Amino acid sequence: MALVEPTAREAGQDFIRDIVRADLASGRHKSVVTRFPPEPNGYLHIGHAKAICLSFGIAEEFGGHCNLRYDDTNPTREAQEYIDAIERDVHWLGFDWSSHLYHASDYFEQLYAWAEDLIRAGKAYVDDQSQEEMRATRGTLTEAGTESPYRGRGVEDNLDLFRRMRAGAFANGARVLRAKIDMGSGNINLRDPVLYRILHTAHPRTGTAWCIYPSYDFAHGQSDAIEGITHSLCTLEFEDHRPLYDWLLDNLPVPSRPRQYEFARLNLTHTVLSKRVLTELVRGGHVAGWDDPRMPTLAGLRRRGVPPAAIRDFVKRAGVAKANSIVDMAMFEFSIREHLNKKAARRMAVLRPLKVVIDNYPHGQSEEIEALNHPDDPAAGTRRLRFSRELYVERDDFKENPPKKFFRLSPGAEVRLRYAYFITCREVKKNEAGEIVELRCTYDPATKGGNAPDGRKVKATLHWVSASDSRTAEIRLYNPLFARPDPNPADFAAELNPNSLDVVADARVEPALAGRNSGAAVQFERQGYFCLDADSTPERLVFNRTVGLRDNWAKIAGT
RNA sequence: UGGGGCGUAGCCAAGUGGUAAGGCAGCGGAUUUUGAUUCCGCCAUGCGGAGGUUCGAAUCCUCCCGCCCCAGCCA
Repeated sequence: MALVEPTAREAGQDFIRDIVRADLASGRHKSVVTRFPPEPNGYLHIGHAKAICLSFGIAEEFGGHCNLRYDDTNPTREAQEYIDAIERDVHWLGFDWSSHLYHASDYFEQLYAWAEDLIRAGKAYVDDQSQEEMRATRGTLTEAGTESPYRGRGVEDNLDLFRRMRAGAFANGARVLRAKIDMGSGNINLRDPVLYRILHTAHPRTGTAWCIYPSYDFAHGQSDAIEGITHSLCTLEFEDHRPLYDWLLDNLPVPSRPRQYEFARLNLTHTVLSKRVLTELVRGGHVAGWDDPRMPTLAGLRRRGVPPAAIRDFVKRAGVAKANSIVDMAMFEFSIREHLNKKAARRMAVLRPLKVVIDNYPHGQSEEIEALNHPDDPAAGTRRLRFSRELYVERDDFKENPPKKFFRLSPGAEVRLRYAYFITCREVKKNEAGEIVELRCTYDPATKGGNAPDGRKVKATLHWVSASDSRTAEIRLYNPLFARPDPNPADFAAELNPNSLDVVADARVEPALAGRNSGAAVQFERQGYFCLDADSTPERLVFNRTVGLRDNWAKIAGT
């Protein structure tokens, strides 16, 4: 049997890791340096998680490091709120940049010096055309552009003008610095791209020191080079920018030579991963905020109760490739359940209570019942439940006229109450409106703990809660933000699922659920995984459903 | 007859000339004091299509079809 190198086995298998491996093997690089470069103009979402896991993951696997770098080249869009959120979310996801926190704005002075170098080399010029004129002369997808009348400007003029741009002599939009490449290129990014624009706007970090700011293209590759990035990983839409990325690095005296590689963004069914749309969902009040548990943001997923390890696992399962794809939400839910199943303590909670009275259980009596905290993990211990004459069970667990294959409670049927006794439904009580308000049942004292000495079996085990010894709680059930698997982002408002939030105000939960720490996940048996919401108080418990359990009965019943 | 990418099962995705991995979903079955979990089995004569090269093609060649990205002084 062939030996497999452990690190090689742990490292994912994808074309980018293949490249990294080959670069290390050939000696092109001795170590690996990557970077995650968000622009602080919004919250991170699960799409970013893919990029984070990729860049930080590769650095980890190959013994290098990954920088967190803010791509803060456009002060009109960025804010401190987003910077704080990004750092919190990357850490929460499980990654650490240690001392490698950088900003493109740290390099403004160097970038400016390189721009002057380009001018001196005759490879950049100041263009006086208006934005409209530039657009009109850029050409189209099928036609070449035409050269600017200022393209032939001399080096001294360009230098003088560029310095005056920096000094604040001109208004926004009056002039730009452009690279002199090829107005006839099939790649529009090479048609004399803008390198610097005038923006009389204060920057969160550099304040008013600058009134000209480098474009993404002029900042990104050089920032990579300054930081010694070896593999600069980004999404597919930047493929067209790579020739410009390379052109700048080839024409500037940069200290290292990074390479850019592109992969497909993550898309998920039933949601939208577009910063623009997510921002509008928040600003338009369609959700409660960036951390609304229905949001695909990391902040939303955290509040929802999704473990970061589940996100990492999901991203790994989805893979890294160049084909555009939309991953089924079911795959994400599988990862969430897999992680929660192992760790979550089991509890009982009745979402929609139906009162049950045990007629042959003495008035005023009650007893303690021991219940497992985790059936597959004895180390999780036990807890005590109080069993008494009046209980609550789930409304859905009773049917007066049970359909075929329904083996929960119905008139005359016997079921087990988890960890307690077998009970049999004897009578159904209704109100004037004909609604079922109470079940009268009998219990078999010989079945204490849930087993019948005579060996008789029961086809269902129900969760329950004592009427007197339970607490009411609010439980928030979440459904996909978008009902259709592939919502159109251009018309997202019309695509919103009106039933994405279902608030159950009067659930009853076992007392052990009070006073637990909010971070821990619990499984409400037979229902799903839940966590305490940030809105919860000792007086008013509020739970979020992270994800439901798989439900074969729903399939059989066709609901 | 602009440039750059991508097409392998319902959804992801390996595979790089030697006879289609794996996961999710689905479907059977076993176990089960959660209709959960766990376990077992099934699920592409087929790789966008048509030709060609070869003993042999998802992999190489030719032509065709489809989808995505690019015309910000956004990133």
